[in-house]
Amino acid sequence: MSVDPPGRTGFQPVRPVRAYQRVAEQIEERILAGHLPPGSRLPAERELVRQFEVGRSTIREALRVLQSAGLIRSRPGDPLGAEVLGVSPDTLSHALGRLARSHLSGPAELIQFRMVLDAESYRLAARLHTDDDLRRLTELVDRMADCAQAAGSGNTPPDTHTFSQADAGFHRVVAEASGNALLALCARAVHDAVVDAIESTLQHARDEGGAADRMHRSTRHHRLVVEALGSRDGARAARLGRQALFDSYSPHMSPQDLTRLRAALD
Amino acid sequence: MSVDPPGRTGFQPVRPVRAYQRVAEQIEERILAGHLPPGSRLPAERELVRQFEVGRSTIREALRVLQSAGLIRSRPGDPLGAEVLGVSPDTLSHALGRLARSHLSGPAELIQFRMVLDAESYRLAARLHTDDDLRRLTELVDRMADCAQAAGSGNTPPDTHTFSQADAGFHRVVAEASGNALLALCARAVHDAVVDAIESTLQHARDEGGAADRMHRSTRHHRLVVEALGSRDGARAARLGRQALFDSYSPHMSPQDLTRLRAALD
DNA sequence: ACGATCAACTGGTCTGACCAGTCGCCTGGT
DNA sequence: ACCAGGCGACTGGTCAGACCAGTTGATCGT
Repeated sequence: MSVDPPGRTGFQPVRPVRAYQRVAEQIEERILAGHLPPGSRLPAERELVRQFEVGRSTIREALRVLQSAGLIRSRPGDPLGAEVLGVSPDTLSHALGRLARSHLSGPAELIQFRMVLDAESYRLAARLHTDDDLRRLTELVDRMADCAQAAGSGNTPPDTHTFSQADAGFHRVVAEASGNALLALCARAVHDAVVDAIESTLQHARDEGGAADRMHRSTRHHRLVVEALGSRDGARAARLGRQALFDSYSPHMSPQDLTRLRAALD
Repeated sequence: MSVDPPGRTGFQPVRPVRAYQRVAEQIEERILAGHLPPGSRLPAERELVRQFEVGRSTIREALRVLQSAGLIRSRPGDPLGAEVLGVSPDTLSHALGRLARSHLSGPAELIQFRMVLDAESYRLAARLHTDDDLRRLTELVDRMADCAQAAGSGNTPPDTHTFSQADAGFHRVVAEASGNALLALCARAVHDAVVDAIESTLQHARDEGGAADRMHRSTRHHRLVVEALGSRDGARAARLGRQALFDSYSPHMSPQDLTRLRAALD
């Protein structure tokens, strides 16, 4: 047993806890603990009013908090009540997006962060992937190549949808192969934040003509990554990931940001 | 001009935008754009009701959303209205914490993620730090050494408070030196999540006697990191960061987790 | 000059109401 | 027998008005 020295009693300032907070906490706890799995439904608001014994405004404010955290979604008229969504990386993206917009950081940090996360995902995947992972990745790159080929021929509009779906699938498989879901989720969140924050601000010179070109370059990059993964060369895979991001964003960066970005290159 | 192919008209499903959403968006925009700087005040709720021409519940739900995003804080009875906090990293921590609690296969992922983030912070700091950064880091390590020394002598209770404060300061300076606040914030958030998730679960064998020992080891580690930073050896600094985490947690890991942790070692 | 008091606020909560959707059932026509 | 249409009985979204407890600053009595 240790005795508190005088003046350091360890007492915590007690702050009032609002009713809506405790409601939100109880529900969030249920969701995070795995009761109330994704897809399940919350009781109707008026039913929650009875169960929690609070007013409807309190219930509604609690639900607003949960909704803004991305844990639930509600739709007017739905007789089943609000839908539980589980935890998604969207909130993380939003938080990152706000941070990137604020003075606390900037778009270059976001890119740099992506370089780190992507590279490390690749590195882990290179060491831990299975043959099946590699087969699926090859398949996805082939599909991307087909897409890019068709887009390059010019007689059909570029099917960006299929392409980006294959691209997303590629990164999903890499994530699985890396064995670290958290890393992958963060990478995705940062990716989304980058797309939101940068692509909208920067004058994106992606005319229809450039689409096929971007597809080709992206396909080539992914092909190289698969090769590096196949030879279990983690360092090379990581370098590829970093370099690709650097190449695609460096034209838009200020000289100062460029220096900092370069520091993350290898 | 390109013509939409039949069946792919590019129309977006239009979903109704709630009143509270538009209120929240308007206020968030003002905050993020720099009007309404941190420390400034929002009008009182009843005043916002007049300005936005909506009911008070709508205003309150909007404020709840902003509050749960950490952008504002309100206190009952405050005649100045809600306080603008600006963008804070707390939301990021919460989002990461939720992610960690739900999509996690085990504590190993969390540790692995920390290994990556810490290592990359060190690597960047090694390349970008200034002489002043290095001086401050040396100072902090000296303070840690003093603490560890005093705790080792045994005639006073170990001053864990001062020690952990110096430790936190160390990581803050590294974060500044790395030039990437985002990386540091995530590392911090994951650190907190680790403390929450692991230390409570694992039987933490940190009796009073072990405190001095842990302090000594931690001091030695930080000293080595400072050396690596000083010689601008990014790779070595990164390796040190990874290894330290691996060493401190590997005794508690299952053989399978160990394999995966080892994959992130270098 | 100073401390107690009080009135005018604040945000937090509750109640009750209305609206526009949504869904299930039930009925009427075929 | 079947299906379309309509009719309720719900849902969540919004509003209005009230009360409470807490904060604050001016006011008043000493």
